[in-house]
Amino acid sequence: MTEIERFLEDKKVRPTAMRILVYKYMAKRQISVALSDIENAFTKAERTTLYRTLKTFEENGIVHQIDDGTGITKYALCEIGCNCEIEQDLHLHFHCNNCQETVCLTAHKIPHINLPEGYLAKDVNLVVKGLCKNCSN
Amino acid sequence: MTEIERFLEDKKVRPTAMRILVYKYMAKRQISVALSDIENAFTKAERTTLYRTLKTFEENGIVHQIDDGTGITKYALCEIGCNCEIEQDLHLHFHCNNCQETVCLTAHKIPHINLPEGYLAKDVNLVVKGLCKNCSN
DNA sequence: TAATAAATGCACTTCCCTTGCATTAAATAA
DNA sequence: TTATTTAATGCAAGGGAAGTGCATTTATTA
Repeated sequence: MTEIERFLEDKKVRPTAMRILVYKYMAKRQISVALSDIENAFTKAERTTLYRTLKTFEENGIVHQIDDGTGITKYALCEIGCNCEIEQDLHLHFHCNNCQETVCLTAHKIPHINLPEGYLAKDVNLVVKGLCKNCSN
Repeated sequence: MTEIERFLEDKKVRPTAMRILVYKYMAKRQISVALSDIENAFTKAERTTLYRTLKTFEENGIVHQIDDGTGITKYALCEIGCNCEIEQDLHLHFHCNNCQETVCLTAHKIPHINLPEGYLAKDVNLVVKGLCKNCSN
């Protein structure tokens, strides 16, 4: 049993061939991926299967969704200590207007936001857009 | 000529009947609206016309889009001093998980975000989700 | 090996955004 | 005022992504 298989089982996800492939793909690409990215990477895979794979991963704390404002749902592997399951996932995301890629800036926590009287915060989403490291030169 | 007509002309937008109605509707509702909201409010209006009305408004600095993470584009009237045309629109938005409404918290500016070396910020989108004033009791 | 449960594949639906094009209305020129 | 041009509207259709139902295949466990 490989390390990935062990990891998936640990997360209560049955390590099927497809799931292992998807996991490997996401691990290899450091950035967040869209469903269509994976679809293009594995041409013979069914979109629905991939869709449900990501859903399963999400439900079991393996990936989290990112809304980067492009209108397309992105997914990123949870890193160690990722708190996405519990209420607030406070790291911010950066979307590059040039290469269209979105990265989790895990180390950058979202500062505390003061809200007007009566407002109750449950979740915060912060997306910065601009040029990434590779595109800003 | 009414005040609204004068305002629209000032923004280089021809004050047609439809546009005046849409403007009034948005001014009456303090929250941001989706295309479908307006569609429902004026049953006899064409969806495309409303869509293009909002687009025209946006291009001329009358409204700005809000991405509140629901996947549905919202629009809000620009207030005096709204900087949405120039690069950064730095106020934050609040989306209520209960009543599904999104408001601009114009007075609440987004704090400065420190990015890693090499990253260049052009735009920032901050959405807080939770319970609004009316729903938190 | 049989029975059960989970994962996959295919077809189809829905929702929202967007565009093309003909038609109607308004603005400007003659 | 009428003719010409330009802008706005209405209708139809397209496209992309998310999501669901159900039959089939694969894996698990009794």
